[in-house]
Amino acid sequence: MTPQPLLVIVGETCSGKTDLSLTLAKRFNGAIISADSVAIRRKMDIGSSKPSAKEQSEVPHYLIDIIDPSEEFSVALYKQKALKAIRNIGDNNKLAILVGGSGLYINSVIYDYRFRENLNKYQRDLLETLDIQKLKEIGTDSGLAIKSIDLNNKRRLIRLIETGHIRRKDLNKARGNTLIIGLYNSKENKKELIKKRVEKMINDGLEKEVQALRSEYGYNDKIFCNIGYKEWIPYFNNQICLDEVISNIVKDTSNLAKKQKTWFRRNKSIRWFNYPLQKHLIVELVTSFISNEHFN
RNA sequence: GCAGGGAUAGUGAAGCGGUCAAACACGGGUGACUGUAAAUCAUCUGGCUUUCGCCUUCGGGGGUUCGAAUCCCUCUCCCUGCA
Repeated sequence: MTPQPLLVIVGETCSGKTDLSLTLAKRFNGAIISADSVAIRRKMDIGSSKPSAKEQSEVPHYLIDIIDPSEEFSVALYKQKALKAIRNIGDNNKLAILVGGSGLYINSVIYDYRFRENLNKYQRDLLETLDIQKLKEIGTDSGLAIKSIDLNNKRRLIRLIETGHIRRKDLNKARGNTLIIGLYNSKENKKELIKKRVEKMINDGLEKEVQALRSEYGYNDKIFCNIGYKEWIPYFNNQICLDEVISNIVKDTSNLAKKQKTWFRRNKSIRWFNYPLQKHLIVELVTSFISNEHFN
């Protein structure tokens, strides 16, 4: 059975994903599913560049504002919710458009990542207290293939022990009936775009947003590990000035963009476009995708 | 003006006679990544070289020494105490 059609838009931050997805959604009767690990949290609006209330009212949006800022979350949960959203959108006879920069979230859907049903949650707290050496021993004693992962990555080591296996990646077999569009900018104006975006965030009241989060949740690491948020900590401690906060956010955002680029580049199913230069080409491609519906 | 302290890689900072191209941290590059992912981890980061290795460095100049970033003299700049 051919799966329901799915349009996916990926790209580094500031590449124009939001803009394009809104255009396409309006034009092709679509609904947007966000694949953004920060926008999924409530009250983190400005720093995550969530679509505005107006934009969200014009096009149905899924998986934005669905958990509390400090709530535990995982890719496994994300995948579950995204699949449900896709079905829901199909039931409404709309085109599902999966949009975001969180590569792992995207992959979990388009490569159908499998996750274990019942994860022993409190085992993790115990494992967290152990050091790497001990974790390696546990892994080896359990007959796990610890050599196949980066051994100094405690988090992954724990994950391996928890799940009891490693999933082989297969980046060639993407979901059927899926069109994946990747957006990129020319290198020169990238930094400028990021700078502008950060300045806009400041004008929109990012400082207040972060202040409010801090006073409600403290320096919770689910919130303050994120770009646009963590950079304020030394500022609140009177260690740096506002200009430094801004330049740090710009710097960290540029690094994020680089990481996203690295992540998505491995994915051979992506069709890349220079945006917004080649917008018309994308529209053409999507048009034929919808009329044919037999991609891949 | 006198007495102390300091000047080391993009930045901060170890080293205080040989094993120093120089720990460590940050910053930067590249990459990995199926349950925290805007996370976490690996790797490189003076120049030339694929590796071996070679070359130039420790504010400037001059000494002592087989050998100096490390000791001495002197100059420049910075900080501290007394004037």
